[in-house]
Amino acid sequence: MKKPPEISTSHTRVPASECSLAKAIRVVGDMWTLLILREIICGAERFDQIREDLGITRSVLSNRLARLVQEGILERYQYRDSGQRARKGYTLTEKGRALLPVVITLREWGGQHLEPGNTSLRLQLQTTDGLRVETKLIREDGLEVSDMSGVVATVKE
Amino acid sequence: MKKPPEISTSHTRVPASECSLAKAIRVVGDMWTLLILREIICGAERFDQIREDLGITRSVLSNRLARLVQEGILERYQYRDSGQRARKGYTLTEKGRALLPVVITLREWGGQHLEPGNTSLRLQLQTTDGLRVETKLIREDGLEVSDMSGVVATVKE
DNA sequence: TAATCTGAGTCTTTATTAAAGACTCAGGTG
DNA sequence: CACCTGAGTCTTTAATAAAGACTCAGATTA
Repeated sequence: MKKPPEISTSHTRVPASECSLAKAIRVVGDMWTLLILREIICGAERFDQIREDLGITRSVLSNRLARLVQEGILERYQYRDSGQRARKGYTLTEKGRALLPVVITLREWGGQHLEPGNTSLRLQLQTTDGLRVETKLIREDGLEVSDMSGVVATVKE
Repeated sequence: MKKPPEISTSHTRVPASECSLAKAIRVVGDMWTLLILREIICGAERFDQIREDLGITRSVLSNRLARLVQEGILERYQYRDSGQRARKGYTLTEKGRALLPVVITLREWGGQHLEPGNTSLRLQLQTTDGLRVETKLIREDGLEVSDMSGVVATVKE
């Protein structure tokens, strides 16, 4: 309860049905779904491992995995540990890997704006040959934007 | 059910309690929360306007707004339309504005991987003086990464 | 060959959370 | 003073999630 209204972007009402952001939110904007993606990104690809790491219910995990497979974000593969029968695991599809920047950007926000000091473990991206990869905000003229105070959101047609 | 296991990143188990990504997911990784942030980013700052745009219940909206205010992502301000009594609206705090890259990255994913052709309206970022701003994946050596196939996630200490 | 074990689920019951919509409350207007 | 409106709260009902028992397929052991 502080500021005056500021330069309000005069609310261009974007019907959620036509908004790719709203659609994306409906597909992956769920706490369990995001946590499951985090697990798979971190390398957990098997049902029970994800379940134990997250403490999620079997039925919810089963439900979310099925949705992610159906959306084409995950796919199932068969693996066989020596002396074990063939089992199934989940990996990201190309469409799923394309979510990595989203996840990393969210992680960066969390690292900067939550948790006071404790940044013990951090999820990062790198190329297969070991170069670090980061997401950056780049202006049209090529300069990097370092703070958000001069940035506004707009809706373009 | 296709691929072989591929170069699995040997699962560094990251306890969710120490992971800034998991924390961020618990704070904003909820469908309604994300949709509300989208509304406010698009310029809707009043209770009933958000409610009508989203078709969300009053009680859920009230609950989510309170949580976002408590987390320091939104703040309330007073406004007064002429000939009306003073009312309250919600805007992003600095911490909330720092979420813009996350939201934009998600929107870009949605635009590219959902909805076949229909990209009528798109949320974008720009500087206050009108320059477009985009999120990009940049390698350590400064080159831009255009496709994700050569990128992997790792957990660093 | 039968009995056993294990990962990856499904099913059932109970508890949480959300949806629908009536009710409240403060302050400004006629 | 009676009425209106934005911004909620409250109550009831419906949908989701949690807890945990049960299932099923195939490899192993006996």
